[in-house]
Amino acid sequence: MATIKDVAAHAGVSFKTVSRVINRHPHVTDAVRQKVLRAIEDLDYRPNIVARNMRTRKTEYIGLITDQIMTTPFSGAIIKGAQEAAWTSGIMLLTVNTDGQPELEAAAVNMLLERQVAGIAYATMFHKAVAPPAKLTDAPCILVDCFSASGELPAIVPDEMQGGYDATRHLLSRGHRRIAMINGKRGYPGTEGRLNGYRKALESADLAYDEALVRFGDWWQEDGYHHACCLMKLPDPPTAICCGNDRIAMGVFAAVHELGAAIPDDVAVIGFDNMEVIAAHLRPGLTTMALPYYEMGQRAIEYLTGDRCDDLQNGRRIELPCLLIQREST
Amino acid sequence: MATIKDVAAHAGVSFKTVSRVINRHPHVTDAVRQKVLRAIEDLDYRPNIVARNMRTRKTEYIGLITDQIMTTPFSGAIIKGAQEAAWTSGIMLLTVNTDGQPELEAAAVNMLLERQVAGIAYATMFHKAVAPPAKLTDAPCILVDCFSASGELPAIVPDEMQGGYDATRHLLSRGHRRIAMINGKRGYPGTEGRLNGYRKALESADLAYDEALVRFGDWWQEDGYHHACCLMKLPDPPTAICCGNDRIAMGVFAAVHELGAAIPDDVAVIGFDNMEVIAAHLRPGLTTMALPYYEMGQRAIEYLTGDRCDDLQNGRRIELPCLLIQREST
DNA sequence: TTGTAGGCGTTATCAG
DNA sequence: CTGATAACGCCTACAA
Repeated sequence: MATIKDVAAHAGVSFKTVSRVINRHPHVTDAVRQKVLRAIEDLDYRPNIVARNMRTRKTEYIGLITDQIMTTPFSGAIIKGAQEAAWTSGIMLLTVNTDGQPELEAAAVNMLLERQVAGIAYATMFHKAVAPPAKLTDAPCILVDCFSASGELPAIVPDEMQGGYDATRHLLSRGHRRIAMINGKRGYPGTEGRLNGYRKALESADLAYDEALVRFGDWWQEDGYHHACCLMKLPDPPTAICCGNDRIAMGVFAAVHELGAAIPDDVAVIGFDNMEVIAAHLRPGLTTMALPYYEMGQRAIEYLTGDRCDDLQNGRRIELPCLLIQREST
Repeated sequence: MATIKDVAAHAGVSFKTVSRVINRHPHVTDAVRQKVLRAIEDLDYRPNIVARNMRTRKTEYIGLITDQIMTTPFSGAIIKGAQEAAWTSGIMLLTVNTDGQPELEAAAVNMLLERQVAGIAYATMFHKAVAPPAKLTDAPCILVDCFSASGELPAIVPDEMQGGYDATRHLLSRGHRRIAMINGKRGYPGTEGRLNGYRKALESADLAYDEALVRFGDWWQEDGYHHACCLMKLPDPPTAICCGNDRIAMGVFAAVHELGAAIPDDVAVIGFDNMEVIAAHLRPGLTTMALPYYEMGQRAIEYLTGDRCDDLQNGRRIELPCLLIQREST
């Protein structure tokens, strides 16, 4: 493997000049530059980034610690967003999947720190409170799709409230006045935020909040099916159902079909997540709120590289909006 | 940030001794070791891996170049398998997603090479022939879920033939004698390999190959729906359908239900991919062949680290078996 | 515009 | 078993 000195010798200049050419230093004669570039070509020279990092005492690595994101069909977009933002800044991502095991997480943080990463992003597959390893703060860091219980770490999360609000407003705008909600499990930021948004939207339309129309389940198809059956058999059934996620919506579809009703004519359905395999392939296509996974990943890297001057001092968090994806179910 | 010298001073030993302790060198007195460990603790010292890599002229990085794996719901397991195998060996993965753009791929290879990676795995979201950047071979490398057209690069791929064979044998073992196949697009290794397996299985049961029962589509739900409708209306319809993937099977389910037939009683259905969102949530659950994504990722890293002495000289490739996941549709 | 000396934090070599 | 010295490939400072 050729080094900078080999190139210098080959080009008949000092190695410092080669260094300047490599790093696009302005003050180099064009003639010399050409000579050097030629030598680089000839020797198939590649700068040794390890040596550079050693000398400059910094790297172009950013660590990305994830729980089970790798295998989930939706939140994987966090990685992609991070990936592409990193690429744009000439940064490489060191990804570690920990399955949420605390010892593994601590070990991962340690490995990243030893490798002198410029920052660490800690991401979870769904929006929740977390207690990341203490050493995380030894590097610039940011939480993605999660937040520290104590709230002192910078975080990027989805704006669940806005999501629930916009979903409900969308149904309202379609003329619905009796709108049910089949939500996820209580206590989750997603569940509670979307519920609040739903309530706010109803309020904005001067509609009363009807407890009978609001159900909570466990995010699964079965829950959607079950609750939809109950709701549709109500004396005054809803004309629209806002679901906590697309799986729930999938169950709602099954229930509605089974009862011989039609979507969206008899009952409109909206989901959350925009899981392509579900939403785009149900018949009719499922209108749903897309969570800003890609954007969260992207923004996290931009924050760590300083490409974007986000003010995240003392517990401020960035809330990124959910986006309405309109298909045929509403 | 404390260095090895700070630790040495604090412990009252030479920095070389500290180095020995860190690297678990055998010839160190226990007393000295304790002193050093204490100093490390006191100073919150962390070895600088960049400096180590510089000196030893090698790193514990392996590059993982993917096309669009990050966002696909199934092949993401390649990354997970690679991830976990890497972790086991104390290796960190440098992941780059290129969306299959050749210039990006070449740039990625270059970045990885500059960073002195110990090896590069090049993975695709589905099994196909590829032409990776020429420089890829400047490092130890392996293709995952793909192979070089010329066939000279080491590769790990699914055993499509065995997959098709086992899927068909499974249907045969259930008593079916009239088995249809709704396959993917012609020319793909998956399509052709599974077709061959299907034929071989029929042969093994002394059944004639009936062209009327074999259809090709484009891997989508719609194709499954369409072809299933045709097949079921045949004068002598199949009692079982082997599908090129789970999406196709999903379409088959829709068609069968629409025609008032029952799965698996009137017609058995088997898929390919084991896409959790589809296979586990269809009713009845979809029996399917799981592709060895996780294992391919894992094996790729094991190959690159030498943890496993695979013989991949001159174009030999590893073919990993597909696994039958039995649910209720057969 | 170009070149020289020195050092980044480690590990390898070789003495003690 | 322990320690001094050199080197890894590059960049920063300063000098020419």
